[in-house]
Amino acid sequence: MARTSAAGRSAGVDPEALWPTAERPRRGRPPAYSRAEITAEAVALADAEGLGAVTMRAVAARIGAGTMSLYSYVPNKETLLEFMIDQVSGDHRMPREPSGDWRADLRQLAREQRALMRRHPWLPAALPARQTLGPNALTVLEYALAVLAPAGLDARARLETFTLLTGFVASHVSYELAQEQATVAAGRTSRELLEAQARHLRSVATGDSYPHLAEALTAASQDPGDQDAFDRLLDRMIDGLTAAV
Amino acid sequence: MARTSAAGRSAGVDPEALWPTAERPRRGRPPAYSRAEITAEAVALADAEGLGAVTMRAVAARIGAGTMSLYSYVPNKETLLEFMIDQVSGDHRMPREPSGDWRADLRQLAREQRALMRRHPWLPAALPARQTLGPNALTVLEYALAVLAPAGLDARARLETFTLLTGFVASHVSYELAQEQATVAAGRTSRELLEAQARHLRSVATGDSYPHLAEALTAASQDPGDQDAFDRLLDRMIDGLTAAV
DNA sequence: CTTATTCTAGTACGCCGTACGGAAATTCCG
DNA sequence: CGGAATTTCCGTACGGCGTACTAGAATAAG
Repeated sequence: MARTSAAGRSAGVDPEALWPTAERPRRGRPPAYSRAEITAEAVALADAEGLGAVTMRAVAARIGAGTMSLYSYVPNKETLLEFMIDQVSGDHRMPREPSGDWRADLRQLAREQRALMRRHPWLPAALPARQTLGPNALTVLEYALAVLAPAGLDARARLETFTLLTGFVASHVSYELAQEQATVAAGRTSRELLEAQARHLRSVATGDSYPHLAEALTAASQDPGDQDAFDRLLDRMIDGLTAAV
Repeated sequence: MARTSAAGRSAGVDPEALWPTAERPRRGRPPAYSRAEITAEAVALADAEGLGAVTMRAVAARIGAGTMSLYSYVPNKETLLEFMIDQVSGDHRMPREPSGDWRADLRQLAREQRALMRRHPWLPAALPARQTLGPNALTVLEYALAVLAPAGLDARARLETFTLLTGFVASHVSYELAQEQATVAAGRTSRELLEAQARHLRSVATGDSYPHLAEALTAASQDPGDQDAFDRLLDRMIDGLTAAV
């Protein structure tokens, strides 16, 4: 056997060829699917039924392929997840050049991140684990660094700022989604568990061992939820992260 | 059969009895282990070999029990994870009352969170998914809300602030750990993959399509790492999150 | 001692990711 | 045109996971 294919299954790691420019080999049976197609199907599945529903068998079934056929396009499931992240990163809309008002640009960037994460609710959970950057994520990062260039931070601080801003957005979206789940709720698998949790909290709240907690809970249950809490907090975050040292 | 045990396996959910005050039943074979012991062993395992090594079989083997015996103490693995989180939350050191200087108290709280997460590196990854609060986590939350009481925020904002601050700490610790892993690295399973990543980034950096990225990368590789970046950023975060609306 | 109760743990089931290898499809070379 | 080489397709199978079931062991009560 000569050389394995670009995404060949047998290569332990074929480093030159993750995120390849992949010229189709001219010999051999032509592929019936494509990495992008498989990744898209995995994303659709995660959007519809959550990350847990993304199994190699389920993805393969959706495109009508045999399970093991996926391994011609993707070395393993972990890498498929990275492809998924990068693919949705490609939907990130942004101008070609910063506008000059870096605060406005940064705010817009975070809003776009938030929109992306709300469209793909598995994203906040999937992001923090991995550190690999695909080409689409790299493009976003490059743009973010360009935006931050005139903000008076050194290169390291710019990188930190973007990382932490992304972390903030992920945290906030997780929080938002959990809130919405909780209020909708009751249709899910474990409504009993949610009720148990609620009862537990209420019993805590009625006792006077946790006065501040009680107050926060009653306030949260009255107030239907702040519409633009995100924008408000975002501004504060930007102030904090980019304030001169 | 009368009633299932407090943490009885057969109850789909036995809501009153998660985090129970659990009086031992007076009849029947006495338990050979305890939930705390099992949880502690699971935590030790996660500390030593990562969250992925925490399997019911592995935990059972460590305490010398049969795998299925665990299910007398813990309804399922997910719940075991929540017990783990709450158990380590119990190590969170804090004064009984806020000192009066809420900024200092908040800073100290975040530092303690960071210490906890560094001691249990699986914690930042495990935290965001779950929203259930055990008694130890509740104590921390109550204290945090007490600290924030004089900060001039309404109850909802106080809750948000604590949530986001915790998110920030988790993000930062994840980032720290990843950095340290990367510089140590090379001993891990997939050093080839790391090299591939590094080569990929370097090739990006040498090309001039990503000038800002190139600058950030070279800066990051020179600079050995800021010792007290955490404290610096933490102050900015606190400023941002608690600035008057 | 009998009986009810509770905990222990072996066995087994249905998932998962994926290694392996033969069959099928295509191009290259003689 | 006819092998040979190469690549993809995918059925089978293996080890590991969470955990349902259940028989049996250990204890307390009557």
